[in-house]
Amino acid sequence: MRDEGDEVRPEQTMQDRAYQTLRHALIVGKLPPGKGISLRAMAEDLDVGVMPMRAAIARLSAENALTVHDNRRVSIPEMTTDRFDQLMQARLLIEPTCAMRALGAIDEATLARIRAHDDEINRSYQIGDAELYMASNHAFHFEIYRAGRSEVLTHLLESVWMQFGPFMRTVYGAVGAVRLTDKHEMAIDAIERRDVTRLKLAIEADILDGMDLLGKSIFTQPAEMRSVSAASGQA
Amino acid sequence: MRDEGDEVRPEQTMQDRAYQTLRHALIVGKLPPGKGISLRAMAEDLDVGVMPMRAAIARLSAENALTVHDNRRVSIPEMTTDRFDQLMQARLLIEPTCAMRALGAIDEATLARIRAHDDEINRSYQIGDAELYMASNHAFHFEIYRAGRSEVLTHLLESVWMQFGPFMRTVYGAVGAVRLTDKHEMAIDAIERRDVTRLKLAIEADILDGMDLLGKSIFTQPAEMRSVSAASGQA
DNA sequence: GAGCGCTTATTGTGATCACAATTATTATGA
DNA sequence: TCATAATAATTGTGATCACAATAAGCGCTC
Repeated sequence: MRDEGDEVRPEQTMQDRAYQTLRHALIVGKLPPGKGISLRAMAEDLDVGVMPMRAAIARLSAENALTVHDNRRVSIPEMTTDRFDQLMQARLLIEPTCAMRALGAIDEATLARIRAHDDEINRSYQIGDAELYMASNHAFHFEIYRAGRSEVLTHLLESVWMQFGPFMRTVYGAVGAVRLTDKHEMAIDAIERRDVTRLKLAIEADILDGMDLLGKSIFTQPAEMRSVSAASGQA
Repeated sequence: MRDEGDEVRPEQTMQDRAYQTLRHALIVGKLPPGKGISLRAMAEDLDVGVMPMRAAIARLSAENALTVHDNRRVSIPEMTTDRFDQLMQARLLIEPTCAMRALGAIDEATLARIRAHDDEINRSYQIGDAELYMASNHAFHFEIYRAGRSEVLTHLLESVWMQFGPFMRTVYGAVGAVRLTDKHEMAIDAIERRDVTRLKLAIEADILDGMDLLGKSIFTQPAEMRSVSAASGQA
């Protein structure tokens, strides 16, 4: 049985709307690390009821994108060298695999969108728009990964990205202007040539570039615990 | 098990209790894939209010441990070859790394607990207790991983394990009795000798063994209807 | 006996209120 | 002036009710 108007199914609920809004804010780093997230206050800010906001916060907390303290209070996660280490390790492990799994499913239309995202990244550099960079960079990567329909793996990656979004945004001003050799174009080139090995290397290199840049700026923290290298072993 | 230590801080809330209960049921595979999870019905079963159960279900759903359909209805995830592929891929990527990160932090007391879990696994084989096997196997692995305090990575792994728990339990009857060369003892041996490479190999081999066993049972018919039977003959 | 329309039951979503605990603020003391 | 106690505001947790949408039963007709 079917309905003529298909607005029945994808009718977005309030909690979905609240979730998407907060999630996007995390990804582009609109909220600073350590900032407290209050139920009623945030509900007021996003102009949404308390119940949807409660569901949204619970969901983000379950995805490790928000930190819940012993007080049952919630806040934007603070970055530590150890957490940064694990997040980048997770990226290095999962993202190349995701990209390789997706390569065969990237058609011309998808590739066009990937290029468009990369153009947006370049534009963000020129105009110095940090949030645009964050959003476009996320879109670029997940346009690739999502093409492979690897729901399980991409879900893990979404969690990882939301966790370092706020921190990454705070250090954008210090390192964001610097641009190394573009690994994104290398990835696009690999996709065009259907070269899985090169695509894997491009993704790895892109992550390592980011690690190298962001890793340095972590030493501003009260760094009593600092493990030197970000990722130890590499397969 | 654990008793009340300092009840001031970690005073468990109702939603935590509901979450832990459901989570344990998923890990040991007490609930069959495809089974619908209703809010009020499950709240009645676990003898808990509707609000805590709603929070628990939302949390598990966010961790991909429960499937939420377009009807907004929730059920135990069904296994497919593609999902199984991704889950085992995630294990192979993350778990060896987690074990290596933890090795240096495994003291004698932790090692004793690891051995105890392995003994429980062996006991579960003898008495044919599937749920005991599932619980002990989970405890064995995460006793290792958690020693490294890699909260980010272990959180990802917990999500992965909950996703294949129900499916793994259904095929236990068919393949559970079989025991290959024990990779757990190999892992314990590697820990004793502080051999990171050997530990990594042991974990990898253990996962591959499980994949080999479980993977076969997936290659049955387009198995939408076969997900129920637990102890059926295997070709 | 199988398909169809109606009624009933159950579902998830959301709002609203109550409560205890914690935090912030103010008043009061030396 | 500064520490301290009392008060007020804000927090998360949980219960209860309302509502629309969907699923399940059930009687009916052909």
